[in-house]
Amino acid sequence: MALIYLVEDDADIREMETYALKSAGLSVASFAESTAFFAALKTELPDLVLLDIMLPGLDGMQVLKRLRADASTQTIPIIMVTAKTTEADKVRGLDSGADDYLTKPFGVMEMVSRCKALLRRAHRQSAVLAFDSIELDDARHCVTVDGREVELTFKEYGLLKYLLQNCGTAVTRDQLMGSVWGFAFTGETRTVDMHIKTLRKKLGEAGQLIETVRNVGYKIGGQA
Amino acid sequence: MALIYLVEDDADIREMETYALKSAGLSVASFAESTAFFAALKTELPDLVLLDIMLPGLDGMQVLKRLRADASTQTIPIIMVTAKTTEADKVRGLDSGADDYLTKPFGVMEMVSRCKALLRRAHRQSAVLAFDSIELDDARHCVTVDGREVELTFKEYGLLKYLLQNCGTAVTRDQLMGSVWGFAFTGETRTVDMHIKTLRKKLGEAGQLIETVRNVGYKIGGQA
DNA sequence: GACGGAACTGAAGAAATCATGAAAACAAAG
DNA sequence: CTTTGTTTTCATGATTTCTTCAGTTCCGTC
Repeated sequence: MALIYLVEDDADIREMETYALKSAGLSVASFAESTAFFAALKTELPDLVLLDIMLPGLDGMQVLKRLRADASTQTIPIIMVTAKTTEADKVRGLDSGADDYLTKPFGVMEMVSRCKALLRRAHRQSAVLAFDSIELDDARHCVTVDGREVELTFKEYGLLKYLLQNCGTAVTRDQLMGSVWGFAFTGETRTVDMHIKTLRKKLGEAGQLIETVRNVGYKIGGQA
Repeated sequence: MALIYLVEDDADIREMETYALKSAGLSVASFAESTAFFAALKTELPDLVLLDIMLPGLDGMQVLKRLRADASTQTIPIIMVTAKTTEADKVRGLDSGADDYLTKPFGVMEMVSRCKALLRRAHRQSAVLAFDSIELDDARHCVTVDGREVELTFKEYGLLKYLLQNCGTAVTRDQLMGSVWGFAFTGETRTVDMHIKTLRKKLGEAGQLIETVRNVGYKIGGQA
């Protein structure tokens, strides 16, 4: 699920926006000022940032600049939110590297739509395989469960990737062998079992999502 | 955060300007006359200078010329501030190399806006890739860690740049080869490893930020 | 409830990958 | 032509990862 960081000093507006976004099925963490926001960035990076331009302390434009300056955050989509209405302000905001610009007062539906549009665009770029709480970002070559990063070895990663690619359908050990090991190995070996075991262990709770299909192999994500 | 040096002899105006700039999230150091200002320049260079044209001792125009004469300060954006209003004065100021020109009395908001605009522009010019304590200024072709400059060879620089450009995503040795060496080399070679090693060494503590992704390659800047 | 096959577990040896240091090849300057 | 510095290669050792094996547990069937 997409995570959105919302930075807005007005408590009423903040709650309204949070409610609207959550209703749309998005995860939201909101901040009244930039300090807490930057602290949160060190823990987890969001998929999108909604940034009010008028903030106490470091203002929105400064925040934007800082986000664009750091390599780890510079690709995160940012929507600026402001009461200012002049054309010049919009231009300034967009010039600074914002991806979109919302002018108060705006309808929450429009806000949600724009968020989704940006998320769609960003999502296409990085092919992310996901099921339930498990996410596999192939570009970053990293796997997260509930946002927590999980360190996997090469084969474990390959297995999980293949299972997620064939989400819902059972795959045989031979298929897994062929895909991950690169050659068709047909014979008795408990090697796959072994890696599945460590994979389940590393995934913790989510490891149970990998189901055993007797006499066939494994699958991830069948019906509940 | 951007650092601004403010040179203004009138204490009231100085305080007002300092307050406005700080409210906008900028760091400000103010000076009543040029001697202290030049002394400060030897310690740390600002991102922008706000310079009153009427100063006791060395006047603003002289200060401006001196800043433009020195290689270390000639690229710093400078805004001249003056009570003079004639067109001729503005032209003189701008011709001397000032980047912008403010005429008293002026609104503090306008002053802040102009400062920000200049800072933005200056920032865009120098494409700086940054992650954590590592900064790579591509325009100046120099790398700093926690502000300390690090001498890198050509290939090391190329590697670091590519890693920073793909911050968060794992890059293969082939990709690095292709990008830094300019040709697609696929085969067994520990050359990349070697350069990564020296790169890590030169970066010191920050070298650990370059993670090795087994069976894949390297990456910089995953999640904590 | 017992049986047989299938899957899981743990440990230990085998294999692969990566880091390291030293030295050779190469290029650029004095 | 020497000197200096950079880049590449190679061999070694450390570490991680993979595989195998044997014993145990689980599941479906009779």
